[in-house]
Amino acid sequence: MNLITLKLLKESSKVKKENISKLMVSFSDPFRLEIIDLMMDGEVCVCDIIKLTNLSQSRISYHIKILKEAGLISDRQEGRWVYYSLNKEALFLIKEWITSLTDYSSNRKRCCE
Amino acid sequence: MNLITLKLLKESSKVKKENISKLMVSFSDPFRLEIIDLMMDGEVCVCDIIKLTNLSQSRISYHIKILKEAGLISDRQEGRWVYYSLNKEALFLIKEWITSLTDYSSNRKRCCE
DNA sequence: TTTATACATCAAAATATTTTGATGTATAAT
DNA sequence: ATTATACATCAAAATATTTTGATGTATAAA
Repeated sequence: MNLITLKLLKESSKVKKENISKLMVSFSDPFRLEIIDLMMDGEVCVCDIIKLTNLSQSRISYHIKILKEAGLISDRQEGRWVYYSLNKEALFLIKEWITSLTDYSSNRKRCCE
Repeated sequence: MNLITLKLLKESSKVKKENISKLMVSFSDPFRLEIIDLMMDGEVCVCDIIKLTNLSQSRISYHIKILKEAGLISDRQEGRWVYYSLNKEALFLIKEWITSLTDYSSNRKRCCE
């Protein structure tokens, strides 16, 4: 991996920095992690989440909103129900970012004095 | 992938949930992302971060502490300086978790009524 | 042995996020 | 038409995080 490629890689990852930041914020709450966990089994409605977590409806709606605005979940309305599911695109974006951290970070030692 | 394996996988990831949550919190601040970004080039001391970001020393120390307590960075003291670097183990842990989300999450449709 | 440097820690203030309970909107059942 | 259900939104309160400026500790230079 040469310096130019590395530079380009870092620039392109800079473009996504806001996205990454929002996605990370959306992952940073334990209740949101719970909700994400539930979505691993497929679509869920708010009513499912209420039953499975005992959180209040407005509390769930609030967290859903954070997840949605981060682009982490998608919604689909059908009648009175809204079904939410994980957005794999977003997951791949994060995975890519983490991968760039593991793959392109240097082990160079620093020495002041 | 059978149900038992899937169950085991979910349980084991449950064990790590606190870790994951802390790591995600540590990623959820834009200044910490900046600091992480700097560490991609190798070890840095707090004095480096001060020069490169214009954040105050105590502010940096605070964020460093969060990153350290999440297990995301390691430190090495040498004389008056403390050198910080990314902890790749932790990065792999997150990558693994994200991978489990992308790989083992279902696309099943939900239908109330 | 005084002084400077690098960094940590602390308490108070500033700011941001989360929770709650009430109200609003849409859909659909009666 | 009226009522019930599913969910969103809002403003206030509760809570958590972040920032600031001061002080503390260790190392090392003068």
